[in-house]
Order: sequence, then C-alpha cells, then structure tokens
Amino acid sequence: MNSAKLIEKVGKKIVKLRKEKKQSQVDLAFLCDFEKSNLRRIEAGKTNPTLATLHKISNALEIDIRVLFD
Amino acid sequence: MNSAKLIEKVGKKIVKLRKEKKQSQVDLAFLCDFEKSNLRRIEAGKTNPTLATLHKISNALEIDIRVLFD
DNA sequence: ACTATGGTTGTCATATATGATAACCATTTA
DNA sequence: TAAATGGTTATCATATATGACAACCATAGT
Repeated sequence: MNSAKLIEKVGKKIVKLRKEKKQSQVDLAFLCDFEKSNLRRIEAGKTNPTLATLHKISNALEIDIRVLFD
Repeated sequence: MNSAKLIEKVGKKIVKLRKEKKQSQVDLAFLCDFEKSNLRRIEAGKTNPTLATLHKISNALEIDIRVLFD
C-alpha cells in the first residue's frame, strides 16, 4: 500500500471512530485543540498528518494510536 | 503522555528496530528514499514526522506501522 | 421563513518537516 | 598514518501541515 492510500484509510478510520462516539467535527476538533478545517482535511485524506496531530486525535477519541491503523 | 514524549519514544523504537536488522542510518535512509539527516532527526526525536514518513520507515523495516508504537 | 448544526470548500499566513549538502567526530581496519 | 564507515550537527531552500478565517450547502427543528 502506498502512503496516499494509508492516509486515506486513517482518515476514514477517524471518521468512523468519531461517529461511534457521536461527536461532530466541531466537537472533535475542539478536543484536539485545532481547527475544524484541519480535521476535515485529515478525515478526507487531503493532508499528510504529523505524528503529533495523530496523537492529539487518538487522545481526543480516547483510543490507542495504533487503533487508527487497524 | 505528551506528543514530544511520544515522538521521542518512536524515535528510539526506530533505532532499536534498525539495529536489530543490523542496518546503518545510511542503509535505512536509502531504503526509505530520504536523507540520512532526516532519519537522524527522527531517531533523535528532534522532529515531528509525518504519517507518510513513518510509513516509509515501517516499510523499510518490514514491520507493521503499529509496531512503532509498541 | 428563520435558526441552529454539521459538514464542505477555499484562501492566505505561518510554522515546520524534509531535501540537499557539508563538515566534523569516533571507531575500525588496512 | 590513512581510509572507510557510522554517526552527529549545522545550514539554507523548498514543500507542505496547520492556523486562522470566511463563506457556503444541506438538513432538522421552531
């Protein structure tokens, strides 16, 4: 799998986990302490997130970061 | 754990896995197709790597990306 | 119709990851 | 001594992630 595919998959996983927690993009972005436009770009696989960003997201979702790669 | 600590931990894990494979920084950076200075920065936890970069590294080490977070 | 909410898209500025390169140190080996 | 190798550090340019906004669309509810 190439990086672009992985980035897309992680984005979709974030959407899935977020919806399971019944959170909006606004909610999650707030918990992550960054812009909702940024979260949107990540969920859509339009950007190549940094480790720190993935870490913030997994913390906000209350999951282990590895779950993003399941 | 904060992001800085996680970044450091991942860097140390990369060093560990690389040495287990008896590879030099030069070897691994070549396999990852990026600069050894970049690999060095990541291993030392001096930079906040992107998902694509971590993906390249896990591919080069022939491991699942999740292993970097064990 | 209007209001609120969630989501989408776009733009511009800023911060920083990475590319590219060079110089240097320590160790090993010829 | 010298050469080779692995590692470390530094610098500058470039690409891009993110911040900070704003505007818009769709839907639900009043």
